Amino acid sequence: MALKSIKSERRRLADEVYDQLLDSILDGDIGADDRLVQEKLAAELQISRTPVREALLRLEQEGVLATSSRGGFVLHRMEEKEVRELYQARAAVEGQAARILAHRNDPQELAILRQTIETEENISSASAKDYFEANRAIHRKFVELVDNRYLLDMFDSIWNRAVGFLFFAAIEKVDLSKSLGDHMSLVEAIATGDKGHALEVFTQHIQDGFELQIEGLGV
Amino acid sequence: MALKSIKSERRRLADEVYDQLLDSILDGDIGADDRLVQEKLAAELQISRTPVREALLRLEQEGVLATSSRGGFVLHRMEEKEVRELYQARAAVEGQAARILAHRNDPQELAILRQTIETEENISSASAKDYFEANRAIHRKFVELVDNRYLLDMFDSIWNRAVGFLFFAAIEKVDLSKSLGDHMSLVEAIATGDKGHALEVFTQHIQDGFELQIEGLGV
DNA sequence: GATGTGTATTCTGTATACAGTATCCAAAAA
DNA sequence: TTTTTGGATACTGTATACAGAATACACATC
Repeated sequence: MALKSIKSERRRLADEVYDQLLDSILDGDIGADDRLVQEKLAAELQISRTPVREALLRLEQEGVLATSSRGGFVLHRMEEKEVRELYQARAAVEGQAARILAHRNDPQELAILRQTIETEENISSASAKDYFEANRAIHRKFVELVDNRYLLDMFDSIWNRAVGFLFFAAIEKVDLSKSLGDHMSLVEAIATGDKGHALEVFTQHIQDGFELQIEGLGV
Repeated sequence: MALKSIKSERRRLADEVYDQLLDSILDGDIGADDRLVQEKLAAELQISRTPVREALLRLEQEGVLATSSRGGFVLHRMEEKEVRELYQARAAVEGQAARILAHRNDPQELAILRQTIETEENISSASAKDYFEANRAIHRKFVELVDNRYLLDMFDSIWNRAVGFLFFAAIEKVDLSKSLGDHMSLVEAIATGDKGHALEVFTQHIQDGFELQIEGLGV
């Protein structure tokens, strides 16, 4: 007899709220103009304010939301300087991941990466959101393979901050396919086994993304 | 007339609790065997359970505490694998900081760094805690100078996880002064202006720390 | 003694209640 | 009109109350 533990499935309401909010942000149901108020949300979800509050505070701490001067929470808007900082942080995490993977240079891992890229880049109707998710899935796979919970946490934290405005993905003005297809070259950089080289290629890829981003924002 | 806004000073009880807990952990007042229970803590602090709960959950999310199977929270213990992951994460953040500083190669910044190191390394009675704090202050200064809130957040998050067991600092078995004095060479690496070199030196410094750590743990 | 079962206790998660503060609005004063 | 001022409103932070789940322990059974 082997029953699976159900403990892992027992979640708190706050977790549920947290996920729903993040999804709603990604879907655009919560936009830049919306103000999230604890009482209102609680009423809408038909639960008490306590778990709602917990979820909101968590999202604030993670930099997804910010407190509005008029009370409640709003999407955290970034100035160009902050976007640059975010990209630098991305480079730190993903660059280190690249170094580690290059050092290992494991053929099996390389195969997984190539497989992932092929699957994810094969999206038919590339809405900005679809593109964002595909791009995230590809980049996340590199970090997943490293098998380092801290790097992965940092990765998720960074990308979640981008969810509100679909940073790291393209915007209307930018050709969506422009930065697609580049991902295979990331794998090849790792396959050289040269840590320094892999890092530089990743950094450059992210830097390119940053410039596209700024261009797209029209800043 | 110019009155300073007092808004920034108005903090929530949860923040106070959070800081107190972190301090107590650093001071060793909360040890590996202590179980933190919401009700008990609230009674001790003479406040309600709500802000206590908030602080505890935050510390859990940040990886400082973990839930005990018997209820309540305990210090999050790490296996060797996890310590290694933490050091890799450190290298990611501090290595990227080094790259950026090297790229700038700003004499004024270098002066600040040298100054900081001289001040902090001049500790008379080096208890493990003092050493930890001096070491943290030095390494933090590098990241502060980059002026990137994300990198700095990541730095703090990583080092806070180490607070419970004074990782990144030495332990009894290890000669405390062994890794002191190395810090000037970090500055010199940055002063070369070579990004790749600076990164490698930082990575190596952190790697050395990891090995000292493992040695100290007797693993 | 080993093993199983019922019960008390502990602790959490969620709901609700209350009080203080900031914002907003409308009327009064300049 | 513009400015000031009083008060209603909106929202938060904290306290308290309640119910359910897990653990621990004592007792019963083999």
